Amino acid sequence: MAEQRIRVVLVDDHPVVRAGVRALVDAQDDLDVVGEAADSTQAVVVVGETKPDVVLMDLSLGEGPGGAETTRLLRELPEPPQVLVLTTYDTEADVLEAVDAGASGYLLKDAPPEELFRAIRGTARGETVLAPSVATRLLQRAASPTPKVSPREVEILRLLAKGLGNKEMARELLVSEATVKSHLSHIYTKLGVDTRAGAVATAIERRILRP
Amino acid sequence: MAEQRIRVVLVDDHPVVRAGVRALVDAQDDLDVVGEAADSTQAVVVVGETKPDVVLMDLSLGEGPGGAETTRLLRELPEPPQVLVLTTYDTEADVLEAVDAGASGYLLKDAPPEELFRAIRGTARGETVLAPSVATRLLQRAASPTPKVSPREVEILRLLAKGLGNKEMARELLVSEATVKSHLSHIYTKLGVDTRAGAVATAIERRILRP
DNA sequence: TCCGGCATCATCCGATCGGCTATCCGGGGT
DNA sequence: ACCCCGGATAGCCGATCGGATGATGCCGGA
Repeated sequence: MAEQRIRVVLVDDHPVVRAGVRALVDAQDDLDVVGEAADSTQAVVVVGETKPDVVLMDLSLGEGPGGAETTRLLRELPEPPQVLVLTTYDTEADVLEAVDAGASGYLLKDAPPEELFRAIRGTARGETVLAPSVATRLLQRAASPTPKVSPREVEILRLLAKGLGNKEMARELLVSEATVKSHLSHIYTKLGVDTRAGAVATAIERRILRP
Repeated sequence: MAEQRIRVVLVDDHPVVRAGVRALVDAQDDLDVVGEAADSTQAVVVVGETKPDVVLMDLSLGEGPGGAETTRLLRELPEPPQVLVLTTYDTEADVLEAVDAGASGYLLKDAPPEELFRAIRGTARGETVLAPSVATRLLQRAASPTPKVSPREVEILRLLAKGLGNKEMARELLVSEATVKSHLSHIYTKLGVDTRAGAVATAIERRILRP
């Protein structure tokens, strides 16, 4: 077959996870880990130097730009690698953001090693690989699209979670109370709720707010 | 020195993490990984068979009993191992629960390998090892103890997050609206908030509610 | 160019909330 | 025996919320 071995770069801020993936992947004789990075900056450098076929990308990279943003950067390089997201959560917001950034696969960290290997090989061939749970989620959301919450509305949600009243939010955002109430109404509609408490819970569940 | 090598068992539902920790730990010549488990049941069996000195315990084990509960089980064995929690989050609720269950250390997965090794060795000697961020958090909370939320109040919080009004909660719980309001007031006091939205956010942050 | 989404503001009004005070009961600990 | 806490209940009242309705300006895509 004389197939070229697949060159892989790992991007993850957890040393433990990098070691684990490296151990597993390097044990496969058609896969080579040619580099590691713990953050966005390193990732760009390492990928630029090593020209891998596939990048395994964690979405939460601690400080600095996250995995989605980093994916975007990598895909804008002269010879962009395929990016396979390998992360802990399968929130639909995360998935959409990653796919939008140019990722061509999405796996969860609790996937069995075999699935990981298949995913890497598939991604290298240009296929799109989704974890079953992720695929399910995507189909769900495709059927009933989640309306996007605007930046201003996120701002309102943030203050809402801090327990501020409309008047206080208005002061904080330098707008009138009427505007705040208007935003709130839109938020309720978009999130399918009709109370502040429900909005906060849904926003956190949908990862619009981080706890 | 002729020191006995330290026997370690890994409990984590992520194959990748197990492989990573194993690769790192096994490379140390005074540390031996003598077993792995992906869930609570396996953990008890493996620990019973291998009698390790230290168990590295993940707190979220997917299905079934979690890491805290598993820690409790292991500590009740005839020859209980030291348990070192190695997990992703440092929520004070998680920490307290783990410590209460008998864990003698708490590390985060993004810790550098060297710190992990030191922690394992320290734990084997019976020392208590806390990640810096965890220690900080504990001191904070020790100074201002979090009042416990009663079961009934948790119930109220659950309904609150669903966006129910007082009247609806009352119907749901088969009590009067006055009772609901009373519970709410107590909740506000205990959580240090004064609105429903704030209560929900704080409850989720404190892991009283799961999103 | 026109439409739609975003952000802004205004008014009205009934429903709900949050704070306060007070009572009652049962169980667990001092 | 006594007291504290969790749970349940009541009434009062001012402040706030949420819904409905309508309007303006800006920008970007069809």
